[in-house]
Amino acid sequence: MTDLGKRRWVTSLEVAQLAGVSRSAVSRCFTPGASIAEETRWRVMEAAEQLGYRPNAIARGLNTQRSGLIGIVVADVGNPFYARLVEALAIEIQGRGKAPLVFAAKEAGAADALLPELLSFQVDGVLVTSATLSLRVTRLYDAARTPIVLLDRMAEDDEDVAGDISADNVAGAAMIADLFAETGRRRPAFIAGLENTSTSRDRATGFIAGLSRHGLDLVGRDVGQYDYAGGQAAARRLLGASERPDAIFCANDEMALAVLDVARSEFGLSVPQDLSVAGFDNAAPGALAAYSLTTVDQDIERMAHEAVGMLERWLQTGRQSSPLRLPCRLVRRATTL
Amino acid sequence: MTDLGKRRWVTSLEVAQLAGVSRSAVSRCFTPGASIAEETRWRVMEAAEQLGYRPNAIARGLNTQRSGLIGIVVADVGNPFYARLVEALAIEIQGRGKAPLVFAAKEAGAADALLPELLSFQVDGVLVTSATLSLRVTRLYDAARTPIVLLDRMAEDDEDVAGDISADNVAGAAMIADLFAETGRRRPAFIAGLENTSTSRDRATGFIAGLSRHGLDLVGRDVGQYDYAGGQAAARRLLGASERPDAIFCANDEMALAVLDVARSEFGLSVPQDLSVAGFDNAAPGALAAYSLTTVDQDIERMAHEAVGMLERWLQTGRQSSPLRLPCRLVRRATTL
DNA sequence: GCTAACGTTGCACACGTATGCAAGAGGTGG
DNA sequence: CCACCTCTTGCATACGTGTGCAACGTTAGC
Repeated sequence: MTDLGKRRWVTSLEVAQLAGVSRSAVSRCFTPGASIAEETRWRVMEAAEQLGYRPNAIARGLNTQRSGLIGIVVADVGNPFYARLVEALAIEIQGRGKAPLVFAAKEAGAADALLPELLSFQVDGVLVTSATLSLRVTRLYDAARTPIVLLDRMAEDDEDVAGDISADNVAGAAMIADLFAETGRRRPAFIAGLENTSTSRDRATGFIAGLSRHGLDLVGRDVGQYDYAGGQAAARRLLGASERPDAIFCANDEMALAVLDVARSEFGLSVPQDLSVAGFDNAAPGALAAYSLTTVDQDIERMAHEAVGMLERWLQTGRQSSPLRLPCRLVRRATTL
Repeated sequence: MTDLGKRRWVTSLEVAQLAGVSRSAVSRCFTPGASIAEETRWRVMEAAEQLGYRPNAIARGLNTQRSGLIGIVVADVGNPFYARLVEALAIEIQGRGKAPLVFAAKEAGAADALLPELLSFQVDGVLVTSATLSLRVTRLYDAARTPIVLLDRMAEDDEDVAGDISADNVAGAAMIADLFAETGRRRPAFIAGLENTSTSRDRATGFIAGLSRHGLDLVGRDVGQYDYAGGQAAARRLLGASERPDAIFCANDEMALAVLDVARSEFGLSVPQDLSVAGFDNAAPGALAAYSLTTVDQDIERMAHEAVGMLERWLQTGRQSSPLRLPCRLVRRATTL
């Protein structure tokens, strides 16, 4: 039976009365480092336990000007890499006694509209986990002095953020270049994600620089919007060109899977004999037996850990952290020699 | 330069002063249905715009006893189905002017510990999106009268929830049974997820009932823990048995992918000639060309919409909704005849 | 012209917690 | 025994908003 009695929370006053102390004493019991006698603390905790009391985080936030909420902005949870990243961030945040407020944008542009909404919930800070979010986003930092940490996207010079963090995309891409060169590939090509994202640019830069150290040059270059359909289209163009590449590096795994499908079923190529393929992110589907994609792994847990750390550092000291580039790891599977 | 000035929000008082009215008037401007003259509203909005004022959701929540926060509990974001579900829920929630508070549990058991944490943030309601969460969870509903809606998991008789919603797993599984039977399969087998989840039980029930309508019986049955490794092990046992099945239905897609890999590479079977395989959920990897898995699709957006609707209905009327079973859709691809 | 009715506004209080300040308790050293 | 210091506690106030109540001004109706 669902009786609609008014919702009643246990307040610190009730605990205080049961324990025979004042509300202040109760409050101090739940405030680390506050001055409270061991014996009273015990009595209060007893009463709190008995009544099922938990401090009201909303009321506390109003008072302390710290809501304990941290916003996570994500543009594309469909991408398994971002799904894992959001999960890791959530776990990291709740491990520190705070709570993650997740805002998802259907398309990249919609994220700008989300941020004022986030601010009205008084988030202590914001983690932006998208390579594709527009630049204006970070200026809100000025409005309410809410710190922002960028993940997987470098801060521009005029952006004022608490920190930014990403994989060392340049070095990661260079590993693929080395692998291609050392296994005898002579006609490498690259499929970018979105041209205006730092992630894609860095992967291109690292790949090209790596190749040139081996005396190699790109024979083809295309753009695949980071998704399967885009990767398909790019693969068709590259593989149909007069000078067909013998190795393709894609800015993420999803596009690489599309390349594999197109190469096998539409061009009858066998991988890796006729064509080497590599991706980036070490997303789950790439590990499946039918693909077994060579890729570059990012340490997602570490990235989440460092990102939240940057935010807390800002909240405590007001100092912004220097950009962090995490090392990557080559995952060599069956789509390369 | 990051100067560490005290954080300053624009309050309704400042807006009131600029507009030459009282704080109450400002508050009423942002409260739908409140009594306010059109001309004052205009003046207040002008001032608010100018100062960049947004009502403080924390303070409002303290007053109205409605935080505007809705908790989402999820046990396994690694599963792409749940990732998509969480995204859909988040979008649905923020579309109604509320905010989703996401709590992720690494393993299923850890979720119980999360819920008190959630409660301290005064969530208005909780959406539990996991088949594997333990039963005790839902009893917290009584503690603070916080409504819970269960997704993808039926409520037991003694559980007091605002509503529960899931796909019509029985009917969905029956579709697969029909498909197997109508394409001439005679030796069907089933791989369960976790035996004690309603989702897995219903899919088993529907499958078996469907088969019996065609005069067929299971020749094998195993458990795969809903994950790839579990699916692999189950597939090896089933395919290595004396009476080898000619069709396997898995309680989710991830296990079905494992079955495909094992059948092809370890037993040299060709699909679908030697063996039909079907999954459940229509997860993204199953659609990849190398698998092209036949599966059952759930309408995730609709599920999210209805779930949040149930929660709001409870919040407004205090009435619990009757269980909802959403229709499924058969997605026929290349792993069945 | 007077009254009733209505729409609008401000005052004051409530929501549940944190914390500066002063007062009290208890102990120690001279 | 007194003065002083430390530790603990309660009082009072602040955080920013929503809302019942009463007072106000305006208009319509007779």
